[in-house]
Amino acid sequence: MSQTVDRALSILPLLAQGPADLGQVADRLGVHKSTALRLLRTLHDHGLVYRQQDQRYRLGARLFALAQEAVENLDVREIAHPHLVTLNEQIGHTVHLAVYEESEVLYIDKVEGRYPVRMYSRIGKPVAITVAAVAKLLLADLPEHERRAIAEKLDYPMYTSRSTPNAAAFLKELAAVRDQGWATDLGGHEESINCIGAPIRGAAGRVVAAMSVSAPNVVVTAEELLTLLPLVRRTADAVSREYSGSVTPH
Amino acid sequence: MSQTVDRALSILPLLAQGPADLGQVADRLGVHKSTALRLLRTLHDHGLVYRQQDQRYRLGARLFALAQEAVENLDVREIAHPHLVTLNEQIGHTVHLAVYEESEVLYIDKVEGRYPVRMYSRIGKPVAITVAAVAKLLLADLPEHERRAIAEKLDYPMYTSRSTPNAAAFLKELAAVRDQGWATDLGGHEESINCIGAPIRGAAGRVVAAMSVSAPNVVVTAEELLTLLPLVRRTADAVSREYSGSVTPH
DNA sequence: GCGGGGCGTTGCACCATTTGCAACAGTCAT
DNA sequence: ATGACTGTTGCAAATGGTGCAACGCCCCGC
Repeated sequence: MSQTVDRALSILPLLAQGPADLGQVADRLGVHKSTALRLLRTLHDHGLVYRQQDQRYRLGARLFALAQEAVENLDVREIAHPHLVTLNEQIGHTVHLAVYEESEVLYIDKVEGRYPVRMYSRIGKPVAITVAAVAKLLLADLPEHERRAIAEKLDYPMYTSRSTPNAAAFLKELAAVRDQGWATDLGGHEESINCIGAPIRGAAGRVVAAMSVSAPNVVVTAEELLTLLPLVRRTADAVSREYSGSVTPH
Repeated sequence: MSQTVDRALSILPLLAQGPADLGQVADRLGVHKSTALRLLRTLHDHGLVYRQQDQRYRLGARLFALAQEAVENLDVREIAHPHLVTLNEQIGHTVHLAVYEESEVLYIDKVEGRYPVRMYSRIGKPVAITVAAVAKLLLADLPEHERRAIAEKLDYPMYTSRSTPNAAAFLKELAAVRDQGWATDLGGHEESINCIGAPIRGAAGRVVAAMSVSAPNVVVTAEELLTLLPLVRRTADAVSREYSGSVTPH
């Protein structure tokens, strides 16, 4: 592993917490000011870091552009998108697409519902991993030891009284999700919002993404939402078929 | 500037175009495979790069998380957000907030309108710089030489017949915007969508951000939209005052 | 107006780090 | 099996990064 690059990259999460001046960066990195300066300059040249008027550094614009381009080039997303739109038109609720990567689950696409629901989700934002339907679907498919390892090291914030309380409950839920092939989040994240989700599988049968439909229970009750499950699953399966076909098998 | 870091960072935009394997990365960087491998490994350790099942590399999840954290810590955004929400509630249309940085204008916040408009904008996405109201506001405030330099090197895509056609027209428009203190985009980006925008100024009077209201002309005509201008400007001014007050003058 | 402290910046000499090579290992196709 | 291809490792050479010390600058207090 390259030391120089390692140090340079360590600056990014540091600046993510807020702007910092040269001295602060050098201190936190444990290197000389001049070293920090050169690293920052290089980051700056690549647009990853921006220098504001008060000379302090903060993360730069190119970072967004990169994240943006990256998400738009994900092939699952590309294939799934039209299906999400169609589903959204059919049922009117907000539709999400998410993937798992390195112990995190994050939204990579979203189609807003026509009901005025303000869900706090955003593309690129890490998902509430212990409660979200998509997170359950993605984690349920991991090999057992990995699933267990992740479950153990997670926090279990009680967003509501129906949030998953601890690792044991979570693993049990994951097992159920794995068996039934779909997942729900009934008020586990936001008291008034329910979700149902289904997995998208690649050629090898592994879950590569998950999609979900979210609706506030002032519009549809949880039971009514569950009646949409077959439609959601059919959509997810359609995406799976298309995705499996288009990818060179490995 | 650090060569090692420079090379490592050059990998990111390269991967933004799509996944690539070790050999391709090494070739495009012009370095030996083993060198590329070590750089990729370092990037991987920091989560900026992800290795998919077929061994190819693509941009990683942490990139999104970083961009996300960064945008949430922008103080203009933090201050402006409640104002955007209020404005949105009053008029029902989509509200955007954007900043200028290193020759780019990008959205840093967005509140969706209640009308089913599907505008292709997203937080972190670079704005259509030659036509968007927010872009005009931000560029209009730059020192003259910088403004000219940017105008010259931009492309002027004709999204619609009313798009800004060339540098001369753009500079003229910027001068007008600068004088009047507000800006519009009347069908210059999407034929059926009009925007009006107003600048947010820091303590020194410089424009630090810009906000805009967008509405499809099937809902309100351009003239009707313009009647909302005073309200938009008042909101922007309120943000300006709050922002100026909270920032240590320089 | 003068002097001190803080911060960012530069040139330089040393040596740790990175580099490319060459050889190895694994996988797939012929 | 054999060959071609890709990813991986150990190593010796030297390039490129590092920390130091000195400088310039601005701001603040005396």
